Amino acid sequence: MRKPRKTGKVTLSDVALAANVSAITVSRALRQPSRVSPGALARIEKAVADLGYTPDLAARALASRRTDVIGALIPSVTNNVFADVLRGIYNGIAGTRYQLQLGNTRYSGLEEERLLRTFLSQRPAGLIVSGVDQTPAARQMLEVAECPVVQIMETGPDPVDMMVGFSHRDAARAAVEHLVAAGYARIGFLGARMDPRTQRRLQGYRDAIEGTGAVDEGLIVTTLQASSVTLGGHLFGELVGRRPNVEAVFCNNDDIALGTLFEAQRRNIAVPAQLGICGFNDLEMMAATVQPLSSVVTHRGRMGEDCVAMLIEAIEGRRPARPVVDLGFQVVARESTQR
Amino acid sequence: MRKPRKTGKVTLSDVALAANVSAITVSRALRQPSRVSPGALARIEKAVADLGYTPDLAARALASRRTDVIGALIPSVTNNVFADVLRGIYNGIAGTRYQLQLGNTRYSGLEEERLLRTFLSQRPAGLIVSGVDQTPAARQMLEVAECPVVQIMETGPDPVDMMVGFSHRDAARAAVEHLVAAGYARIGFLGARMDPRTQRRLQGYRDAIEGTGAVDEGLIVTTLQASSVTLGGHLFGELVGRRPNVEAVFCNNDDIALGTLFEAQRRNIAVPAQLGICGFNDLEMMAATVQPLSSVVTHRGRMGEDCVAMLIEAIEGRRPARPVVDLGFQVVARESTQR
DNA sequence: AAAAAACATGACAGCGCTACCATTGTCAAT
DNA sequence: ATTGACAATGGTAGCGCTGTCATGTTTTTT
Repeated sequence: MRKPRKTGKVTLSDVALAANVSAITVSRALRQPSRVSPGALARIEKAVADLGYTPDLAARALASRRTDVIGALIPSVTNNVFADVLRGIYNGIAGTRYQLQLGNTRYSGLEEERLLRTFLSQRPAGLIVSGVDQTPAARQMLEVAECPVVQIMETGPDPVDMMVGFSHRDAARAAVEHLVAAGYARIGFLGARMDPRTQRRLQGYRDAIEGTGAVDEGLIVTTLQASSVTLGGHLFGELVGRRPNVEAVFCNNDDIALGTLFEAQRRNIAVPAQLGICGFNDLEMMAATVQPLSSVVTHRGRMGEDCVAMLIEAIEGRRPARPVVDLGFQVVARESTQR
Repeated sequence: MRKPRKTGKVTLSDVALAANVSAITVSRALRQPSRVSPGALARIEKAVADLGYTPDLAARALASRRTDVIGALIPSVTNNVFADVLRGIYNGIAGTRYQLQLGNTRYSGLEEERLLRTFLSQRPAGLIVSGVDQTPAARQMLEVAECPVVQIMETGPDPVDMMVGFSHRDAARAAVEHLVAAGYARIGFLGARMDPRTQRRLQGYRDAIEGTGAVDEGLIVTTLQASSVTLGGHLFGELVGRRPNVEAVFCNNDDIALGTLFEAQRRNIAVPAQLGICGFNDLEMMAATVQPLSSVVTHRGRMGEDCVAMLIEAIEGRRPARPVVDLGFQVVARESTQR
């Protein structure tokens, strides 16, 4: 006689026994209480509480071939931008029955592909991916995925399913146009990492400059290195070496802008009189520096919250009216661009 | 005749059929390849590749009553400190068979308790929790958990299981002693959030000050608000209002230090001549400011990596020799404290 | 050469839950 | 009184995998 592999765990049928109903009724009481009579429901709820029953999610997933897991793939957990989005996602998910499974792609398309494969084999209820530049294989997997998908961070044509973001190109263009309107000429671009979103911001810079004349490639300084404040200083130094007459810089993000400000202070270049500086994202610190730095507000927390809300709507069968949501941006002009 | 609920999914037995072995042998080939003959192994690997088989993790979890999920609970995803630790955790986990399940407690003990309950009902392979100040109920759950547990961020007596961190109290004390050694008197303390680790840093400040005389409570300015650069400026303003003769400040983190630096610039208080500033954590930007800011290096990425490594060792039955790892700290003296 | 040990593989019975249908009882409509 | 609609509940059969044994085969030991 083989001994049964009892786990000692409280199961559905233990609850059923205690509540004097069948296991399936307990299952229903937990998932669709309205389909169970009030009397039975009360007995079941008592039994659940008395026995300390918690459903086994693995068994549930196996039997129903569904989970309450929402998978999210982001390129970085340390970059403030994604951290803010992630906070929004957690805020949106708190209090729902869904769980978040987070994957860190480290800016690698292949890593994203690998993680996507892992996530999909778990039959997630929904998926969140960053940006619109998936590898063809990843795109293909998303297309045929049996769950709703939201692409976040940017908007664009041809969504896989849903989208929440804004146009990095338009936002960058607006920032540079602000510099132009403030009276600056010879405006430089400083960029790090040069991921797809940074590239689109560079394109927005070109759009704006072309409105005033030809683009001087010497004013564009970029690197593939990860962004940092120190790096911002180096990039600005490089720019000044190449074009000593530069009047303003549009920085691909706020770290770079901060580094530029510090480097300008070190070189006794007066901000905003001799140099205008505009960042991107408007991190909290931008308003606190001396001088306060202009930047472009992006609605990062909101992006995370909205994307979860849309996803849950779609999971529960209420597809949002507008599958693509553009949250826009605002250029915030502070002293660093008040010539 | 009831129709079978076929999912169309490739299963173990499909692979078994194709490789001309039994399902259980395929299962073994996947998990313990050394226990299967080379010939069978080759056939199975080919069949897996041909059919594009991926194991169903829910079924595996149900049958084996184990998972390869490591749960991590951290108080914040936006705080740079935890983001860095998290990056370390992801680095440590990349390339292993384990998956990370991240919970965001938002600095709430009750939320931590709730998340812990959810995580534990999934039979995780291991758990990572932040700090040593769990609620009694949470502590109890961790004590009886059937998996290894690592507490990160700080060290202390009485670990639940394993620990990786450092002494915030000693680190703060060393920082303040550095200020004293640099010749500053009337040293203030600026603190936000006032979570348990901040409290211990305050204690370290007291330790150091008591070495030189009595603590002036008026030099201690704290708030429960979340830390930010702007808030750092406000706190410093408050301190100067109360004790105009303050000579140096130890800031409970780098954001506060940065805000203090900016506020000092605004008030034309010369750093380091009139005011010494020391932060905590040594974020990247600290070396880039004007003047560069002194801080205390904490090994955040390393903490994440080491904690995953220890956890995996323990999961796989090789318990680390030293269950408590103190990664230490270093005071980095920069211009902001060179009187 | 016989016995013992190690290896390779398979049969079977679940893990805890839910999809799918079947059954029973109740009530309004005919 | 009969019918049909509906609500409440239950029986059965898996979901895809692995733990536990059992069996047959090869290698090693004495």
